[in-house]
Amino acid sequence: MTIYDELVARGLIAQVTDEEEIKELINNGKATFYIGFDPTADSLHVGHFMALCLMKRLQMAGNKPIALLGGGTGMIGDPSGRTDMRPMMTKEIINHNIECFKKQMSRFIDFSDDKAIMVNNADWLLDLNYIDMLREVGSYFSVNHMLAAECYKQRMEKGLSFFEFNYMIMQAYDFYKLYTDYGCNMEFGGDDQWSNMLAGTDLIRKKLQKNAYAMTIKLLLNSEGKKMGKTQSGAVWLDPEKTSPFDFYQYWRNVADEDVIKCLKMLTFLPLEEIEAMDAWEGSELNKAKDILAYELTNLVHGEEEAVKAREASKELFSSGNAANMPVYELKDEDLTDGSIGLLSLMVKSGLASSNSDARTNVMQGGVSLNGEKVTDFRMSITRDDIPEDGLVIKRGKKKFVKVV
RNA sequence: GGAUGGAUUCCCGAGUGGCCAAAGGGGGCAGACUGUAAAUCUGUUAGCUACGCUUUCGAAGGUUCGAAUCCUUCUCCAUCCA
Repeated sequence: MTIYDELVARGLIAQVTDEEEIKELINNGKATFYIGFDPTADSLHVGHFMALCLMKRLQMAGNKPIALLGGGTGMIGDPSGRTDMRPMMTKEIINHNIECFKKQMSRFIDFSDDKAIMVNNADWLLDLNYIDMLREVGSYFSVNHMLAAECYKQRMEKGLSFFEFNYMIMQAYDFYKLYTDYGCNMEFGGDDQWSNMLAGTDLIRKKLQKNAYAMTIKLLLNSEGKKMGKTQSGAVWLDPEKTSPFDFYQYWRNVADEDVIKCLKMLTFLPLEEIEAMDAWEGSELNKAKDILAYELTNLVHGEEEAVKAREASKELFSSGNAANMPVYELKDEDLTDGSIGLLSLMVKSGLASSNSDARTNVMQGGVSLNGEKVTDFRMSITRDDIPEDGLVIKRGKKKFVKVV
């Protein structure tokens, strides 16, 4: 199976500019392609992970990836598909985020021996001269045409600043620059980037009379049409400090039935035949597929050791309700008043509840237990003597646990 | 720059002087059921040292015994006109 066919079979490809040409390029390892990453946070998330996987797949097929860090475009912020403006970030934050991105990326992509390169568009965007830019690049853009772009649709209703409107031009210029300086002939990105990417191929055609190509990856949506990798408390991060391997594992362990196969196809490197076989599983059997998904992804992101730990912790917790590898909160002396601490404040301190009221509600509704015993009195307090040698497991609801030592 | 409309809790959205910590929906959380799924049903959803108290209806002042609601100034947003 060619790499292109595999991408199709995995349901990764959303739109392409010229299917035949792109097949020819990537199947034969002739593509030098780039994917842009704007440093909007201090860690990559699941959306980026998909892009990195795609990079890896293509790199394995002999193509050369360029990871473009948006040190320049991050100064503006992509308005595509958004309802309001992104908060403007300071240069310091952007640079910090870029450093974080770099570290995480090198874990997935092999940057040795020029097999892949990493560039930062701040290097060319920040020094641009406004008038020169308008003359050399701006003249090729039609405002009418830009406004018709799908990605601005939502913003046409809520308002779009000139500042953000320029994002598309910046991204197009990136592609042009990479084409001339690095021989980059293809751009990949999320499907929401389509308009911006076309702006790039158009610019290259108009300025150089050369063809460049673009392809978008399907966004990872769940069966309800929402972006995956988001929880109530925010994104699912790849940084273990921000989303623990255990939580990461649990996120995937809990995906909806309808989404398991899709996630396996799009995110893992398991052979397609294996995934097809799982497609036949039904009912509670699907739980096995979820376990595989969770394990595979945790392994890819955090390594085998962490993946095993997360899997073990989950199994123990959901079967026996006690585990070695669960999140641990260490009780400190300053937490104690006269040798004891209220259960409610302990729950808050250990991150199980957002406030005392929240914790109290949970206790009153019968959702809290200590080492397997349901708590009925929210006024109870805990002393060091109440904590056994191997720790005290506080459980809130079915899926949240902390061990206090 | 001018005219008009608007800003309410996590989100949408009611509320035009006390009965308002603020209807309804969504989302979240918890309980039942289950497969750590979905659907459904129930409860809950500002905070606290909790039959009470404190903070909250864009911001700051003011009127009033009493303000999300009335007045003044300011900020931001949308639409139309330039």
